[in-house]
Amino acid sequence: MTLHNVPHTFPHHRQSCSGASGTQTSGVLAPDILSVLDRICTTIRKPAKSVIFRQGEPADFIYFLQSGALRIDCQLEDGRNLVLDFLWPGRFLGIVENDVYAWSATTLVDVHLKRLRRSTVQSLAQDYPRIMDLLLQQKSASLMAAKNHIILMSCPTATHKLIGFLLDYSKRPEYYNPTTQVLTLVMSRKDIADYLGMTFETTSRVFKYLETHNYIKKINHRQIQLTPQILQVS
Amino acid sequence: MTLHNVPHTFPHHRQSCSGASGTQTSGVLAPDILSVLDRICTTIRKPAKSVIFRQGEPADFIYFLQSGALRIDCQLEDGRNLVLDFLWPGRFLGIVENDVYAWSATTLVDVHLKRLRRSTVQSLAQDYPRIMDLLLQQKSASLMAAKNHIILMSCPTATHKLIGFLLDYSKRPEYYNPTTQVLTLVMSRKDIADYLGMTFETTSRVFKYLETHNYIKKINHRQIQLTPQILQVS
DNA sequence: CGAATAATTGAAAAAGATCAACGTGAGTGG
DNA sequence: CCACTCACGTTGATCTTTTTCAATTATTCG
Repeated sequence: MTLHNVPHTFPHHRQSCSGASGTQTSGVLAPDILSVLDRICTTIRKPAKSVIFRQGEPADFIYFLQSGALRIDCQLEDGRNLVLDFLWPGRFLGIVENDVYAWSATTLVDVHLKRLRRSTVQSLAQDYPRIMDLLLQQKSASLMAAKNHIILMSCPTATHKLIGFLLDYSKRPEYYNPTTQVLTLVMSRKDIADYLGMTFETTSRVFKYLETHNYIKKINHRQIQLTPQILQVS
Repeated sequence: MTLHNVPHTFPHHRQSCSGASGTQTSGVLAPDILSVLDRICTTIRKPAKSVIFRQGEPADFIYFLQSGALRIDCQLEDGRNLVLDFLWPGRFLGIVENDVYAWSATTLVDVHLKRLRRSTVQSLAQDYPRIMDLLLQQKSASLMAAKNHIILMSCPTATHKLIGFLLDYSKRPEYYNPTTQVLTLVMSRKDIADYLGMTFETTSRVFKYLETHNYIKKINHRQIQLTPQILQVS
């Protein structure tokens, strides 16, 4: 198989979306809101590969991811399972929904989250308007993530898509060690494929291509080392 | 050219996203907010194919689309122009941004919009908390549109993508006549291609395919009639 | 009317999907 | 602790789809 040319220019539109970029940790939130939310929330732990909520269920709760990682996916009518996003600590889940969840949330590793009853948050927002700011900020984060996702999916080749994905992923401090340049993948080949809109065979082949062309070095299936060559693909 | 099989099952996930679905007109908004916003806004008319704001410019204003249609696009570093969304009356523009616009907005036809200074809206939101609700609602609408966009882009073939696009488009009362089943396209083949992540040649070929297989009937380049056959592709 | 822009069409090449076979490795029960 | 199992990952061969590049035809707008 001849796998297309190396992308020397990269389409990714990496401009600062600072305030909305989803990377903020709890430190960004004003302490008063946090303590208010803390009073009404339940702390929950979920093991890897468990479902937090399922598409179509009544959306009674919103969640705040404290640690770990999870996958948002959408079951389509034709049986495909589309991965809409991967979520990291600092992000909220379930804030976009109306009466029922519009998508499912599944843990990729062990997670730690805070659960808040939607109705409680709603009524509390009247006394603490900054809760609204927080919700707005989180929706912006989701929107920016969606924009990024769309940009990735629009890449002309699977190689471009995967490189873009890996470069985005390498911004996660929890799973990328900048010293050793080792990336710990918390998701399967199929998850990546369902996120980028391709088959898992293609994902696997592109990983192979990236290795033979010295963009990455595979330590094992879930640990890959980025080379300077892939990092300079701006 | 042999153009793949007819999609009998359709992946589109058409569940109700009622409150957030972007179809709401001004009637949905509480009259008091509208009158408040009306006091501080400027009414603007823009001819077809003009730029409302450009990616990277200071995001001083937010806009409320009253009539017409426009295209949100994003200039990528590799020179491609990605269409992120098409916007219809009732939708806000520029509410997701921070200091600068993260994307551009270009009119497709003559439009009529209301312009509000961002700082004014910000300070007014303190006295009128329902403005926050409005902003939240609009961000949800953007997010649902993005989700839909991602679903379309994930379709396995260009034919699936275009059929999904046309079926979505046929929900726009301004540009679809249910009696004659005629759809008036306000965007070019290239706009559609840039939205669905394909080349305009492919868009053109799929239109041809749909016509020869009796899914549509072309009246002219911008007017196509949907047949019962395409409408029953759920 | 004529120039510029948009859309169509063709032929060849590239990329990705599909289907099938085969490795690999983490976890489990004997 | 080891062998077994099953899910996950890789690889190959073939076929379909899409892109690319080039040429041609429509359409719009001054």
